[in-house]
Amino acid sequence: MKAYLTEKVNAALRSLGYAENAKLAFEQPKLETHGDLTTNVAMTLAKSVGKNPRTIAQEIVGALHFDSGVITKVEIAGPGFINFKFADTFFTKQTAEILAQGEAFGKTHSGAGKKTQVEYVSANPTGPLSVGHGRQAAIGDTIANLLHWTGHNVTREYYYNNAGRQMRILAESTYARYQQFFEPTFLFPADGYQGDYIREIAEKLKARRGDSVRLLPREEALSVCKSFAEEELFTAIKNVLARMGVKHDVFFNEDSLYHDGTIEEVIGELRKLNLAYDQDGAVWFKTSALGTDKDRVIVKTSGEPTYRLPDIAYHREKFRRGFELVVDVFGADHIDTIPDVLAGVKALGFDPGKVKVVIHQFVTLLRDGEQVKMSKRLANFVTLDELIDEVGPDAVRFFFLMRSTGSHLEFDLNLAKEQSEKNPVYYVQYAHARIASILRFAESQNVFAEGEDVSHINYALLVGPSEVGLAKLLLTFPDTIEAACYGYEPHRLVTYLGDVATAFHKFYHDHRVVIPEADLSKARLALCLAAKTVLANGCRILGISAPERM
RNA sequence: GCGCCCGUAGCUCAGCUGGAUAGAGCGACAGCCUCCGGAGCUGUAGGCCAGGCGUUCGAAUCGCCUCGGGCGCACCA
Repeated sequence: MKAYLTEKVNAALRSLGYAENAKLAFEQPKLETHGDLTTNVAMTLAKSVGKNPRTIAQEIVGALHFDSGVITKVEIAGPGFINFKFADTFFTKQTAEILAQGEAFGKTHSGAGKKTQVEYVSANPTGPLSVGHGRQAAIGDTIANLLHWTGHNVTREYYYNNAGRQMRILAESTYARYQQFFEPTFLFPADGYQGDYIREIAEKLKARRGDSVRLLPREEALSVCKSFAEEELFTAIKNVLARMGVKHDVFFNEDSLYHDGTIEEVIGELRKLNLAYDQDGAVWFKTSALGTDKDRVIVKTSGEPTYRLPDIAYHREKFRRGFELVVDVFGADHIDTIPDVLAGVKALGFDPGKVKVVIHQFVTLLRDGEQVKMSKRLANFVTLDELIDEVGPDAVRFFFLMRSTGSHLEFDLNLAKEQSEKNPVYYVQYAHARIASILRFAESQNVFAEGEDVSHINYALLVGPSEVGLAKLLLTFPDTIEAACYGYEPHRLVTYLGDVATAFHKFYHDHRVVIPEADLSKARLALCLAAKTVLANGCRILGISAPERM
């Protein structure tokens, strides 16, 4: 519809000699009385042309030639908007297109097979995933889905580190808990992980290995504890992600960057560029030369690198592996590391513009109107597993995606659990189930069956405002996907699906679908099926179920 | 103190690259089922878009400042 008008209006602008200065853009007016599409060219031209915007609009409208079967009304309104109204049948007829594409409706090719990586979760295996990781998993996975739907070639990746200080603490904590089974006074490390899960892992270790680990030399025992705990925790992490429908293609181990010499290479390159230097026994990254406030240590005096170095090396690997677009989904606590990593990427000769960082804010849980206090130190934080146990995977994903990533998310447990009209998840799913029920009823009456030939349906019979309105909204599904995708804003799809559900319920309330007039009935059933298609496809992208019954 | 995010209805939040009269859900109040799913629909009330200054035909949206809340500011990740 935009393409059609762009051509027509451009022709008019050319004939008036305005084409040079015109920036032609269309948008959908908020009010229905303002038509289906509107343009403000006349207003933007006013200054350079030196005429009143309304006069210019008059001239443009006078020079327009269009098909009256497509556009039924053109009018000038307000300060100089030109509003276009399309024929109702222009929309309803395209319902056929939705049915023809079915499960593929909404897919576009704008990504052109671009090799794309989305990195998300990336939690080290030192404990169970938190609700914050859950939000990240939902956001990252949905962004990956959106990129897939717009034709990108997507790799979902999880980056982790099973070496270093944190894993050492994990090993020591596990070892101490294990020892305490035999020797209750065994000292627990001061900075150890307090959570009960450590005790559970130790108990499993004891069940598997008895007291044999005690008899090993300390370092060897720690090594056993580390790999045992790591495996247990990683299994748990993968399981909980699977419960949310999240599955990564690649688990990238930071350790590989050391083994294959990448880390050394990066330091070497930075030195060559005069961006790394030694001071006080450490190696520094000269970020001040790249526009940040101060230099940062990349290799500690102990010889161990700080996280910045492997992060830069990892991003270099991303580019070397041929990714043309790299999406990093991080929690708000990682904000400060990003400029350094991007500076490093740039220094190494890659384009940081190809890296899109999506930052999400934190999650607060609300129970009975009270904030659930969580502290990682103490054992009283709610894990992602527990959250899914309590409210179910669909509600978890939906709630995590409901708000824009930049906003803090208040997760109301009571609401998420409630199986009623108050719960926004059910509102969308109910619309889908309701349509499924109608289609079942129609089939039982031998009026219409899913999959039957729909090529002869007369969509022009759909004339009611709620019928046309629904058709119009369904047709914007591909646009919504593109907007949500390229803005990295999954919540826009959530909002849209809520709107589709509302439009459907309104339509259903206004019109009886299964009726004696066969032609009209079939047209309405086709519209129902189109709505069901959009809801199902949208839910698939969000990673929630679209039930036939509920 | 410095950096990033946020401030919109009683509550939780939308508001697309600046556009016409500011939107939804929940909560409150009032209505709608002899008929395909009432987990639905319709209506009413509720706003100095935190505040100020600026940019322009036009600002919730862009810029600067102030206030208020969150998160960071390690040779932790």
